[in-house]
Amino acid sequence: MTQKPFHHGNLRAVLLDEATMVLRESGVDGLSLRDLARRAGVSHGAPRSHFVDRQSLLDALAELGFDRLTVAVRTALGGAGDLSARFGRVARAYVDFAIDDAALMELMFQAKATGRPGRIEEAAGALFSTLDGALGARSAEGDDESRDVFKMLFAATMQGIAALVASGRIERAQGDRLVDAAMETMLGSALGMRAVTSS
Amino acid sequence: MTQKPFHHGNLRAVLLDEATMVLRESGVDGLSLRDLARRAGVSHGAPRSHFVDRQSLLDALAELGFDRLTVAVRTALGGAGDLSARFGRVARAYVDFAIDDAALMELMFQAKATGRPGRIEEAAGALFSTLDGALGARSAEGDDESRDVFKMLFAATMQGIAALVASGRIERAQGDRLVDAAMETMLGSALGMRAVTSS
DNA sequence: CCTATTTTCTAGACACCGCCTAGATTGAGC
DNA sequence: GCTCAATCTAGGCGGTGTCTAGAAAATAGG
Repeated sequence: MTQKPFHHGNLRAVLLDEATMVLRESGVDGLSLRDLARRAGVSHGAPRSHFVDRQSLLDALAELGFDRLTVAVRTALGGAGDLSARFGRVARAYVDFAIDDAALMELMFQAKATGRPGRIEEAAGALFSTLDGALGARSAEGDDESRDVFKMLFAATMQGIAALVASGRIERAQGDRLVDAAMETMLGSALGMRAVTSS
Repeated sequence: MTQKPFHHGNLRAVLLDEATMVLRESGVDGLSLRDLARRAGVSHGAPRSHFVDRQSLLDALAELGFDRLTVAVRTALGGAGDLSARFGRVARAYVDFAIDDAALMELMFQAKATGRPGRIEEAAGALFSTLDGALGARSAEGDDESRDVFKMLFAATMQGIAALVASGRIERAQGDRLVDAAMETMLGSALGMRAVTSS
């Protein structure tokens, strides 16, 4: 058996992995640099070489979270199907992610609140532009402002539903039904508007 | 000048007051029992007579938060005006509260997530039944399920908008516009697109 | 190949925190 | 007035994040 080498080699990745797991089952409060170091089998000061701060570790986690969410949304968007079907998939993917990784989601959003510009903004931007493109395909005719409003309203509603489910206020199945209802009213009103104006 | 009395007298209230302020400007992480004790001019162990836990203090804060939100919603609901006007006021009051006391709001909802039954549930229930009554007055005609869906969708959307604003992703003014748009689409689709066609 | 430099990790220290305990002080009820 | 429960003090324990000095290993340059 090999002696534990002085250099771990890929501590950073291991720490992030471990942190992701801890985050899932213990929340942000259960995350401690010292504990992560212990799990990785290094001294308590080792993580400092990769993350100056505890916040720095949290930021990195948030960034990875945005990447993952972006991928999820993109694949949900990519498949074939009706327009509302694709939107429904996106919505569900979004909500699912927010529920399964509630603590991560929290991190991702409060990260922007603290306002540190950085790679997080970039990752978040990627997600938003993805969403933007999808919505742009929908209402090529609508004016820019109403498109923006629709986009934000979409995001807000998904976020809200996810929050309700994640906080245990409503069941997951109900959450799905809510997603459907939301899509219906939003798309319905939007499409209705178009029909009215075009007639 | 009077000597500092051994018995503070109303430590509990002072601690809660101080905690509310700290919560507003430093978030949950900035809340420490020892710091609160220092601010109140008592020893670091004193708060323990009133709050066994740190969590216990947080729970008390959440409960007060629900009370305040309920009052805000109730007064917004009480005034005169059009049906959609009153709804708009409620929505705005809800969002305003969630923005001004974002950390408190977070506490209130994660408190339910941890699932401890107690007075928080009670306070939260009061808020919800208030909202319920208001929504019940609206759609006396709709079936129960659609009413429930509408209620939850309403709450979710408000929550989501508040989260977007609180996280600094969108401006407050945009948040207000979002609230209007949300009310429009939701009431519109529910009431037969009256609002939509009028825009 | 050998040396200089940079990165990575160890180890110890400091201040802070939540929580626990023993004991002093006070106010209230008998 | 005396007892008793509530309140507050003071000290200690283990845990944490952060800082520092220095050892160890990878990397680069001659």
